[in-house]
Amino acid sequence: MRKQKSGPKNLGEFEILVLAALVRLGADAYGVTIRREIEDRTGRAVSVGALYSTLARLEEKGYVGSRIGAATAERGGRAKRHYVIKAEGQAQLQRSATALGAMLKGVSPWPEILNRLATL
Amino acid sequence: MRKQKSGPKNLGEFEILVLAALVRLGADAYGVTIRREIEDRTGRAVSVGALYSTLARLEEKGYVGSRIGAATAERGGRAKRHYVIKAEGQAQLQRSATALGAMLKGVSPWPEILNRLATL
DNA sequence: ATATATTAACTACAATGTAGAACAAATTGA
DNA sequence: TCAATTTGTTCTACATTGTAGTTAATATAT
Repeated sequence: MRKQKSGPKNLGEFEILVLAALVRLGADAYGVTIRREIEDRTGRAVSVGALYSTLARLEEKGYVGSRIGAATAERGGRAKRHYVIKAEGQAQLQRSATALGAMLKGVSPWPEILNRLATL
Repeated sequence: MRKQKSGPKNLGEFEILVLAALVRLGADAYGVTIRREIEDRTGRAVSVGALYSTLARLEEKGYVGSRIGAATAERGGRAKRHYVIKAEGQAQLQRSATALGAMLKGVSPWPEILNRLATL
């Protein structure tokens, strides 16, 4: 019989996209920019609801942290909630990306991102 | 009011893993080998239920096809159901892998992220 | 025949994904 | 001032995916 460790939960595909966006955006990560980043890079539509509920779940799991920032002086410049990926989130992102890469390598045009992630 | 179905749906993470396994295994793809392929390559446990229900859903969506093969002369050699990825499935797999790759590509400033974690 | 190994299907529920409306806060301009 | 406008977040409701565990089928071994 085959037996393996049943470690932490796996990330869903959209969760991976969101965590990756957080890494890319750094300090500029908040609702609107995260959404735009994913839409621009993947060409896939992202509804606000999908984004915020996913962020909330990632935060519950301790993968990301957030805090309300100061309001800016722009029109409609309501205070933003800034998100940041935490160590646990990084570890999970790396695990999921590595697993995906192991399966996709040689199957689909998979940049050598995975190799980079694995060495972080 | 019932929700309207839109264009091609996005693949979930596990669905991606399964489709990729089908590509890797080719003609040898059936329940047991698919499961083993994913477990061996990703190090992640895969329950039989998870696998078969995912295969059934992928088949419903027209992403994979299957047919019962001839029984072999091995012990417990019950006839296997062989799975094959279809053109539509390959296209979807390609799309999902590309989207993921676009987000993961160049994800590098990890040190900076770690620094900002302290301020949260 | 009956025990057991191997493979497949089914059941029930948990976790994730998604859309869109509602709500909130700030700016602009008559 | 205050209604319209812009930017941004939260809430509601449900669909889709992910998973474990159970049950069934079919072969071999004894």
